[in-house]
Amino acid sequence: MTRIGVAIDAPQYAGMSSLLTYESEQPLVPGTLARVPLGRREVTGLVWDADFAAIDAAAAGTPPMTLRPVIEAISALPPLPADWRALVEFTARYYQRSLGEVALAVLPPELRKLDDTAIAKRVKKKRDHLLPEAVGASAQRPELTAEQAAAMDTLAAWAAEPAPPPTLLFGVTGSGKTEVYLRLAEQALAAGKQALILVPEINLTPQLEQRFAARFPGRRLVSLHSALTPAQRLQHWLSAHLGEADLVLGTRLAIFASLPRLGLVVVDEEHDPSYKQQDGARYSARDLAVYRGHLARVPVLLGSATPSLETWSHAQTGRYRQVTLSERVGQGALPTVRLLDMATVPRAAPRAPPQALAPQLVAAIQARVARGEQSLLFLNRRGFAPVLHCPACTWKSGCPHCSAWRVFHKGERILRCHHCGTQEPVPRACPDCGNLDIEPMGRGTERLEEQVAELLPGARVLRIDADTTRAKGTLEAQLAAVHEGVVDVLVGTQMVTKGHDFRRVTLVAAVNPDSALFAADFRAPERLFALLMQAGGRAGRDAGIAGGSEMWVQTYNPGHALFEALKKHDFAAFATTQLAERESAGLPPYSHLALLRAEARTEDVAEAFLRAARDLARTYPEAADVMFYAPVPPSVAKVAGFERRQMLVECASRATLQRLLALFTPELPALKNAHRGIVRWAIDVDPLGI
DNA sequence: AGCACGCCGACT
DNA sequence: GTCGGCGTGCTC
Repeated sequence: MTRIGVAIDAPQYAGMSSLLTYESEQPLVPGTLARVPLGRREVTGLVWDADFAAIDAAAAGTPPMTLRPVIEAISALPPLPADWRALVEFTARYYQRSLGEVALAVLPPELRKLDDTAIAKRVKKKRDHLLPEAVGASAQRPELTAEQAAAMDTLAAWAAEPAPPPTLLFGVTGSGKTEVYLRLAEQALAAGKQALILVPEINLTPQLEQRFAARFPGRRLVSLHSALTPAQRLQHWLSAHLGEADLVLGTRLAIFASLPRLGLVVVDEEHDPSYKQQDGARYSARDLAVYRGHLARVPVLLGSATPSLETWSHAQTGRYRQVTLSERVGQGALPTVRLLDMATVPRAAPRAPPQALAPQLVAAIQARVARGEQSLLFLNRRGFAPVLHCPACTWKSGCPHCSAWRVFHKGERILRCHHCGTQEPVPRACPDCGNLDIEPMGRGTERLEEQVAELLPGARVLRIDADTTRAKGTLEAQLAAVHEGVVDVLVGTQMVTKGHDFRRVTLVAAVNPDSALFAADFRAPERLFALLMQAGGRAGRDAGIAGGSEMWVQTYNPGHALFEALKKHDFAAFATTQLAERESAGLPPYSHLALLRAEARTEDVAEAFLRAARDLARTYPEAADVMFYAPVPPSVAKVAGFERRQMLVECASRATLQRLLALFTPELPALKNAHRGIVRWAIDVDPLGI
């Protein structure tokens, strides 16, 4: 009998360390999956390197525990390798979660449900049915531009270094970043390595998958994202883990793919907020990609036209390297940016709400419809109107469970809360005063679509947002309609601004981007700039019609510095001013943040818990260099009947902040018990929004 | 997280 | 009289 340390998916609580000890007939190699008893249940855990000398020392004096035996080891699955375990260990430590929770959460869910014989079956199936090796015409490789060729020479030389630092590929939209990814992957594959390509959204995997599949006919390519069926996800994961897949393409969870021959990591659109997991272990897949590259001594390429300020400043200070692509491929041109001062646009009546689209913009779209070119209108708000109100009294369509408005969805005739999901039919009359004329306030994509159709009679208008694409396959069908040219005007949320290569779009308009200019969140300008640059990048991709392509911005703040930089397509200038502001305000990347969140039936309980956590943290000397802000409500304070509060923790030194978090977070489960009424709490390290 | 135990409201 | 509501506690 020998002792085995096993990582289990159970949240840490006072008195239970993250590794549990079991006994086993055979010694088991770290990285082996094992079925073990836990309470009255049987669960899957992962054998981990345990320091029994330290465990025994810590347990000295306490009566010895009788250990329960391992039920079975999953011998059919090769153990998870040491560098994978190192990545998981780092993630758990850095983001303050238990090892077992991270380790098991990032494995395909199917693995947990199956026993040794069932997994043996899946592994055998995987080995017997290798993905078909497409034998096809040798792949077509487009000629590189001089700029791309120079970038490739540089990147290839760097990739050959024994421990290359991460590289920012700073390239304007349409400059051919994907071609660079393809060439680097080609080199990695030629050297017998696997390449891992991360994209921000599931929507973008099919088109990229197609492009990679076409380029690498004889190679095995798998995707990894949460839209796969459980069985597919297991098969794809196995394909990577067994070293069979040459290319793994996926969303943030793919950063945890087990890759025995990893040779390259690419993070496309590295600035995208989707790389940050927003529940459970709140990891940043982009940051973990950098760490993984460091562990595996493998090149990491971060691609973006609008890098995150963190990445940009690392490139500026030389911590990361940088390669720049400043020209669009094939004579495509960046659109001319036109700022439309909405204060000068006449209204129907002096106090009437502003028009959806300024007359000049309508005329510009009309001209394009006449020429057979397409226009894309971007509005980041779903539904018909964000709120209904009664002009006779003060009633507004608030959510009874959340501090948010219920959104009016006209087509479905419902009011829906986008935070808790509750919905009800639109009332016929004001619930408070009985007035029959309740009115929508503000505008979402559904209303914009309707108004555009009225303003442009005869134009073929299509709306693409999360509501029109809920059913599987509709997004693909809608995008195909755009590509076929049976659409004149495309109305959509940010969903349509990412990645899609619309050849016939020559006008992009941001209908109402102002709200982000003055948001409380210090990252709002950075996000808006990226979104507008990305949206603008949809225009002028076809050389033949690119000359007259335009990006219109409807704003009440035409003099804002953000728009000035946008006009010149000058990310560097924007980043410089933003970084100066961050530095003087002591915000990232000049400081490091963690956010402690709490949720309770009442705000008093949530705030008391956060203050108690702060007092607890301050008992450690590390807290001397750490700033604790007062607990505040997030932008939506009440969700589904629970009050949320959050406390920002800030420190100039990442290491000090990490040390302090490691000291006091283990005490929070006990603190929660002492504060009756806390339903949930979480620590968000490097939060995106505050 | 699960899963049990435990102590108070509306049903066959 | 029970079925079951979810508060509380435990898991090597």
